[in-house]
Amino acid sequence: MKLIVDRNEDVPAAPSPYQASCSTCRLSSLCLPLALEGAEIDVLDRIVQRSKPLQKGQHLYRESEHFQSVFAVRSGTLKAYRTTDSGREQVTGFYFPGEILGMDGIGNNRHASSARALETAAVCEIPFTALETLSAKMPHLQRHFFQLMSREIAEDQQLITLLSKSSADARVAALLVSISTRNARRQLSAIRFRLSMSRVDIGNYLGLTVETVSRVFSRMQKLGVLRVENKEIEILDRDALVEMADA
Amino acid sequence: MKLIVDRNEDVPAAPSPYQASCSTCRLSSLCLPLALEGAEIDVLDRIVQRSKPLQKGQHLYRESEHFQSVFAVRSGTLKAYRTTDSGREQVTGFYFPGEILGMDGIGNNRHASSARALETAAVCEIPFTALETLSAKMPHLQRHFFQLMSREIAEDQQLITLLSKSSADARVAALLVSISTRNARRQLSAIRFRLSMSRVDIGNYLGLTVETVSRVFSRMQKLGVLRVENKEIEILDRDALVEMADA
DNA sequence: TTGCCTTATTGACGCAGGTCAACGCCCGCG
DNA sequence: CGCGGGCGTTGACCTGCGTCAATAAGGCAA
Repeated sequence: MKLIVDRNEDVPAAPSPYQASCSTCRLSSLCLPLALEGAEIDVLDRIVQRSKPLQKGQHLYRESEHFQSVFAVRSGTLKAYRTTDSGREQVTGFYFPGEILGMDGIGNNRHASSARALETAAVCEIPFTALETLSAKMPHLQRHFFQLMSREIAEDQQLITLLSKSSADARVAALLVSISTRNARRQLSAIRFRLSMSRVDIGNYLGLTVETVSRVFSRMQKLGVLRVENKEIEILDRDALVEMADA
Repeated sequence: MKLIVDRNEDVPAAPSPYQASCSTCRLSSLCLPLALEGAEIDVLDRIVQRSKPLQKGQHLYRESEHFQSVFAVRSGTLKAYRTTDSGREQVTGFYFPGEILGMDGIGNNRHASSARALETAAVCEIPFTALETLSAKMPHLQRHFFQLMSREIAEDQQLITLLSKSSADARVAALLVSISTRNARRQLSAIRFRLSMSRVDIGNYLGLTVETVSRVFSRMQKLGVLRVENKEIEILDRDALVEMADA
């Protein structure tokens, strides 16, 4: 029996071929259109391409492929990862609905990482040259896209800080707090959710082994901070979690 | 007696109040003007502010201060760092001549990190709103600035990869290779240079203690990969170093 | 439903790197 | 030129997390 009800679906409400437009999208307040007004949104809308959903495990793009577009997540979750020279895989981020990925490819016209769906996922494709052209004409859009990139930098720096010194507990706590916060932004429960990524991915992202991640979950459960049932998480003491995350 | 001669000065060749213009700057091929043509450079030139050099230890900006400008390093080295909630300091990057810092502040109009000079350093200040205005008019500039930000993201991801799993040896090796490569870009020696940062800063950046950094240096010296004399470094076997850096 | 295979948990043990401590050597200041 | 304080190095010891291994628990296919 499932003790925790899954209330974490980002239901693509709309009809039609994969959702009609930015202006009707529930996520527009988090996504690219955020800074735009009605007429501007329509212009943006015209360059955005919506395609059929990705199946679990399917790639959105691969490292070193020619870069053409950035992507906005419409539903589902994706992970970005890069492969080191020695063949090790490093997860560099998880992307939830309303978030933009692929910006690391702009620098030299090749994707600097790969992205694959952790579950069935829908994305909007935003061709970059069109976005550039539009940005030059729409100051708000240019500004907003600069901001999005800047925030990605700031977030990466936060992860760097986390990986540099924090304990295993702090790392896991920080990830959970992050997911919780991002859920709240999407009007989802901040205290109950389903982890769409495996323990392996979590460990990889946080620079820990699966075993350690598992032990941390168990320990936090024993402490009454969390309730863990497979992929379902319930945060029982958010303050304690924030405290543990520290950095 | 110094065994290694310091050949690592970025001498600001020009006369006049802190160097005249981007068009005469030796670093223009690495810096913002990279993508621009003659006339465009002059326009950019007019918004760039050159001020008196920073002394060692002096701050260029501080975390959470109002964000107004990004900065290009003209000479010297700076470090960027952030302070965690618990008060720990985390070095997030070192910046050499020709490199741009401060872009993490665009996201929410506050600097997400602090920057201070590791030695006497000169910087060019580029007011961001002016840069935005100009970018909208000059597609090359817009493009180039997007690229710079994207590269910062990609570099941070590389650091994330390094911090996530690599051994102490790999981390130190990677930093040395990085510095070496960046020196080469500036026509400086890729095999002999002076570390402008302390062991503490190196350790902090790499997520290691000072003691470990010191031991790694000693070990590499014993292996004949490096020659270390205080802050002076000579790379004796670059291939081996690259090999060690791996990720 | 049954069975298989992937994912997660738990335990025992080892080691890389952290911690603590002592010492030496730069380098800036008087 | 000599003194002092920070920076760097080295050694001895300790510990958190990785490694290895065994078992359990989901979940998808047929």
